[in-house]
Amino acid sequence: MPNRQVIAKELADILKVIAHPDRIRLVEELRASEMDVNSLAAALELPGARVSQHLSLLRAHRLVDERREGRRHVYRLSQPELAAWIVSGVDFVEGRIGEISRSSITDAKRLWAGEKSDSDSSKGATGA
Amino acid sequence: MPNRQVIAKELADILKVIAHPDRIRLVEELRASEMDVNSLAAALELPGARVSQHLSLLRAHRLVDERREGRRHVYRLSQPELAAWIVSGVDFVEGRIGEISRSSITDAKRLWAGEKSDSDSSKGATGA
DNA sequence: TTTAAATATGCAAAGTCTTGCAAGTAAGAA
DNA sequence: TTCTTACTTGCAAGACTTTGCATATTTAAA
Repeated sequence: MPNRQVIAKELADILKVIAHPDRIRLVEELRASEMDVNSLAAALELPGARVSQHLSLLRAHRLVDERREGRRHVYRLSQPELAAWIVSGVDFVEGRIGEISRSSITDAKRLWAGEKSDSDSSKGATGA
Repeated sequence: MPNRQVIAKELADILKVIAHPDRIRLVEELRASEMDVNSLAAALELPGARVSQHLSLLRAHRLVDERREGRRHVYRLSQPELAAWIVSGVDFVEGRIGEISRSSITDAKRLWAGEKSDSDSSKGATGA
């Protein structure tokens, strides 16, 4: 059953959608309660158009639902289960932070992902 | 506490690493037992150089560990916890498949991600 | 030594995402 | 109606990823 392959692709697609800092924060915000675009933009301190685009991607993958209320577009998570899953990932990552240097990962990533003079941070030590 | 922001970025980074069908399959394979590159390449039916690159990315993020045995490079998951988390995501996705048509997602994705005449897959009409 | 096997790396071409900004639409206020 | 608010969309530029292929490296076998 090379179904495993289809599933891997499907999961990769969803992960790709989630794998963006803004979108993760959006999901985190929405976990607490539904919100309209404007509030989300304010909470994340991002331009509204950008938030709207992120939301439209999440919507396309049915990760959020939209409802209109007057001239506001109110969003809510359509699958709290998935959100819980993501958030459990956050817990996992919180453990890594401080344990390893963030910049050393960024650094190491350049190895394969094409190098650039990323003036990111104080590289130096923790890289194996 | 804009720490939340750092964490979202960190999580996004890790998710980005995982969000690739081949790499997900690699993690799935390694969940069962450690394996060398050649076996992994055979299992996934992919060119060795490619598998090696994927592994090097996973390595850079400390998701796998490497060990040498003669001329083989044996890989194992360095954080089974994370793997379990990923795999629980697979379960989640399995539920979606068949419930919604894969092509309709692909389709909808074009909306934002730039449209193309994607003659992608054998969409089998599993629709709804 | 020479050769072959098993991997890793480097590079360029192609493809995908992200961003900013301008323009479009819907709904309520004046 | 006309204006304003709250969003959504379209587009082009730039950044990042993925892929294929050639080449290097390491270890074992002849």
